[in-house]
Amino acid sequence: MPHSNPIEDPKSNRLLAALPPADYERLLPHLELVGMPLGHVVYESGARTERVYFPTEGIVSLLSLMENGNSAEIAVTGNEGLVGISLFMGGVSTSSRAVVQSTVQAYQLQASFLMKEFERGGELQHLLLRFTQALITQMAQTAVCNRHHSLIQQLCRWLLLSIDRLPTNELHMTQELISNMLGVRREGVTEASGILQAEGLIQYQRGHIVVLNRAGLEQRCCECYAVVKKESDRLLHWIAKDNLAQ
Amino acid sequence: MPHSNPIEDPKSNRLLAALPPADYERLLPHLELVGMPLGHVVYESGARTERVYFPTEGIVSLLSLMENGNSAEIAVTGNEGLVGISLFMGGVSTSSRAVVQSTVQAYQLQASFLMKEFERGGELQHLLLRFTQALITQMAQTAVCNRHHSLIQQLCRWLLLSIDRLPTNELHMTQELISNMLGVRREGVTEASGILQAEGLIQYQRGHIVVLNRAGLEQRCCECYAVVKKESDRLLHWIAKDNLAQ
DNA sequence: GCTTGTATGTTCGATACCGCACATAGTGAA
DNA sequence: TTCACTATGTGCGGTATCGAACATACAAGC
Repeated sequence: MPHSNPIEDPKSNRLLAALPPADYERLLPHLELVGMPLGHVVYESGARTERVYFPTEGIVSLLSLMENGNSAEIAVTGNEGLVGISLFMGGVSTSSRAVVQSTVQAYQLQASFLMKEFERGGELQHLLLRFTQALITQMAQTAVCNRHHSLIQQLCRWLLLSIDRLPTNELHMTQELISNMLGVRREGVTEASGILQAEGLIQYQRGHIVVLNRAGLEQRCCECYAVVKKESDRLLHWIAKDNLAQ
Repeated sequence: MPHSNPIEDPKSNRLLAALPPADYERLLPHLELVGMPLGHVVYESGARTERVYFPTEGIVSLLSLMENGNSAEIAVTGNEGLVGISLFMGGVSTSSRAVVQSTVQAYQLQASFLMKEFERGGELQHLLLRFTQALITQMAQTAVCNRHHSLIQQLCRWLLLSIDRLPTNELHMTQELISNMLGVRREGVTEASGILQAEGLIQYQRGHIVVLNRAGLEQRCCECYAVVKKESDRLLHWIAKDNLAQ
């Protein structure tokens, strides 16, 4: 069972935590805590954005789907941001699907309410847009990584991005699901995982993966993880991740 | 020589053309026409965004670069948008490079001025954000296309996206440059181009490509072109492209 | 004309990944 | 315990793309 905060607090979401007190107070009465299990579809491709979600725990993947059922993850979001940017970007809907990759606790907010707040301009708007740019960076790097890097390198990137958004070094995810995210064959993930395990970097069994050597994984990885990490830190420096531990 | 408008008009940029008259009038005195040749680097990765550009003619590519010199195009922009979104997204800089892919005429605007206008909220802000979402869609689709589709399909997508932004069916671009955009070997582009030419879809010689059969090219293409086109049209319907011909 | 440079064409072996088929091993329910 | 199911492992031929080396061909300037 993934450990959960005994006392839930919207400020466990770093974006909410970074809001000026006045903005935060206005949002607070409208925030409602919801849980979403692994595999839950937060948004379907093309569907209207009725609510946005500020995760406090867990991971949401943004996936591009194709006609033949193939897919690829284009970005992930955890407690550093929100799910549902198409709302304030003016698109009403997105062409990608948002799926829970690791059990999520999130504060949901009605679309219409967030829009009113966004239209005020000011800090809330700035924070949302900066987060969106971080997401754009992640998508761009994913695109180039898909083109140029090996499966095993991409797996390392994926593992690192995931555990960055989790409280421990463990994640619950089958190789089959990972292969859907990366848009590769399941057998390919099996082989790459086997190598990483043989090298002592990870350990896994039936959907339970433990990262044993984070630094080693970073070394094994392509530059893409570092690029995304650095740019996200630059854009989302509002609150150091560690501050949340207080 | 690419044909150029005898009378330059900022409204040849569809985004500027879609502005409410009052907003447009405020911008007008600050717009300055500039030309940029093929290969010109509009923004370097990581550099500060001092000016933004509203193209009236030509194409700008957004490229992700890697340490080893490899690259991949993640999106293109023509007269339907602007170059320099990182300005109003709050990032100051981007991690990608913007390069002129086909000779550009654009109206440039000082960053500080556009920011003031953006902060007013209203229609200008909405237009810029919607354009940004269209760009996000393009990036997401590029990522999944890189993963799943063949070189020749990607070449078709690239050709279609390019001629959509040009006044004729011709484009000036060597196979070497195309290979940089797609992030593949030059020889691969040679082979794919040869096939498309044999099929009567295109004709080319030394950096001059003519699309002979647009519909055929769309059929040969993966779904990615149609997805991007459809979503862009949905988001950027402010002004039908054809209206510009008036 | 000739020369030089750039653009395109061709070949060859190497390889990463694919699709498929099937084997093995945990895990939970009957 | 047994069964059924899910997760992982393995082997095989097929193929798209790679990297490199080299051949041809067009174009512009002298």
